[in-house]
Amino acid sequence: MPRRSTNDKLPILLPTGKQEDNFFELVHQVARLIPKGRVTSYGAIAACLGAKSSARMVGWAMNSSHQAKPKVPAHRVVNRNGMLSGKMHFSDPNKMQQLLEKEGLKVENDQVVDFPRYFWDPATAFKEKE
DNA sequence: ACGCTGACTATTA
DNA sequence: CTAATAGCCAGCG
Repeated sequence: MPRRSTNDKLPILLPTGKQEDNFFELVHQVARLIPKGRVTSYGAIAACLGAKSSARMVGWAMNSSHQAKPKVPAHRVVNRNGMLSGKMHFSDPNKMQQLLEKEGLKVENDQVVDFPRYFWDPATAFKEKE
């Protein structure tokens, strides 16, 4: 478990105020915020947390998401190419694609079709738009 | 304690 | 256009 993220403090989230050893939590929470039928990338989440350079840590955190109490839609998190890079880490490699398709997404060759169209930026959740 | 690995990304050739 | 390289940082041998 990481006790702290990397650099910068987190610009947002954690109503509780905790943020140091919550790197996993942050990633998990952001992941849960992903609307059904949408996907995001590791880098987007990392950037949202202020560690855009450490997208790997996000993926690493996702690995812990399996045991997270509330369900974490890890299947909605793909890499920058829209590829289901983490599919092999699921209970069943096919499960990720099946889940995505069930949510209305199209997946071909382990890649989300029209990815930019379904891409959801976590910052949107905090932006609140105007 | 040192080095390799990895659910990534951006840059350079 | 695609391919290789460098950052990134915690976990594990």
